[in-house]
Amino acid sequence: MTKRGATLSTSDARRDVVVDAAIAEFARGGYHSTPISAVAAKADISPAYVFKLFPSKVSLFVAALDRCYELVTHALANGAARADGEDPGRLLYEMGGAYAELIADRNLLMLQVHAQSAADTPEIADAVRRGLAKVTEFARSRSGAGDEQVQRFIAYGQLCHLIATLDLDEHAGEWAAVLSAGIRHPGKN
Amino acid sequence: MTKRGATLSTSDARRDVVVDAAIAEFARGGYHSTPISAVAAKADISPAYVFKLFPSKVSLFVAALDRCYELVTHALANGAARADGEDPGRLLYEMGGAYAELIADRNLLMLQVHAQSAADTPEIADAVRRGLAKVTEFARSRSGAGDEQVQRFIAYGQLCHLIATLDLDEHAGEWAAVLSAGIRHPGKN
DNA sequence: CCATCGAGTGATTGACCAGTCACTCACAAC
DNA sequence: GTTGTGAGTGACTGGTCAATCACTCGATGG
Repeated sequence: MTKRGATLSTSDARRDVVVDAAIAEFARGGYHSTPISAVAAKADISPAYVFKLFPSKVSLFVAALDRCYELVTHALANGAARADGEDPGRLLYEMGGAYAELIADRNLLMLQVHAQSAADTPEIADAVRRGLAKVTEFARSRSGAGDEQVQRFIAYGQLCHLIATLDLDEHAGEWAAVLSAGIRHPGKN
Repeated sequence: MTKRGATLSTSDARRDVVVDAAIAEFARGGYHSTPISAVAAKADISPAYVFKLFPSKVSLFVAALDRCYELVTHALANGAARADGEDPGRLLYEMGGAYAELIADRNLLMLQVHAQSAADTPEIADAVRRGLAKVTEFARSRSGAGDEQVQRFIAYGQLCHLIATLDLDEHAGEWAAVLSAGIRHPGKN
């Protein structure tokens, strides 16, 4: 579809579509093993045009990451709204729940995992730090929790990533139950 | 060195050298962006011979991972020995310290991060699960700690990986201090 | 009706890389 | 000394991929 000269569109609208496609594709294969052509196919666009919308592969990846952290922050805000005015622990708990719901489809989660692994590319490391700063600072200021509670919040988020990456709630035995206990895990898909 | 027909060696000894080189190189670039030729160069060997020692790239990566988790388990055992007979919390604390020392050179840490990101390759996912099971079960049985304590132990290990990957103890500001607080971070290098 | 401009593509280039194969060379044992 | 074996390599192949460039097509405005 969208063969020879179909649906004209503005390049800004296209850029959004491409970013969505990039999130999905990069989440599947990671930065290095996802070709631009895969993203282009998902966005129903030629590979060449992706390079007209974004100057390079890495800048597209960064755009996807930025969007990812933006969505995460929004989710945290929504979660916090569910326990507005209550104590910090309760607020963080709701934020965690909202995060778990958001990453239920695993795309945003896997993108973060892959980004961490690709952090030897400076632009990517910067983007991850920027996003993590945003999330951490929001969690702290919005919940009013102390440093230790916030640290714990992020640490269990990382554990959650590990569990999901390895499908620990399916494949596994005793030890996996220990790690997954009480974590609101994203149901498959 | 080891140019034309020098130091003959047994293939088993060579395999060990190659695994060490693989740990270092895969830790730098990750699975997908590290060519076999880089590992071969580090081991002073031709790329072709690497494929005689290991049937494929992925099997070499798995061998490196297996060795990594073996070293981690050993470190935990040594740490536990330093607080032999004391309470579980204390034992876990010492094990954490020993782990922090082990990964001070970052190679073993980054290898785990990259492995998690490459877990869509089944052989790699299996190896990571195997290693994590070993570590988790050892930590639990050796320390005698409860499930929650063990879970927390692993979660903070993951946080430690994140901090080290992003160099959070250097680049950063307020929020980074929150995340790094109290973590025995690997000094650069 | 013509000119312009932006959306979008096909074809290509240059580099890199996993894996293969036929080969050489050192050493041992007879 | 010659023959067999295992260590180790050079050269190649088939494939992939980021990035570039010259191009086409459709809409819009005068």
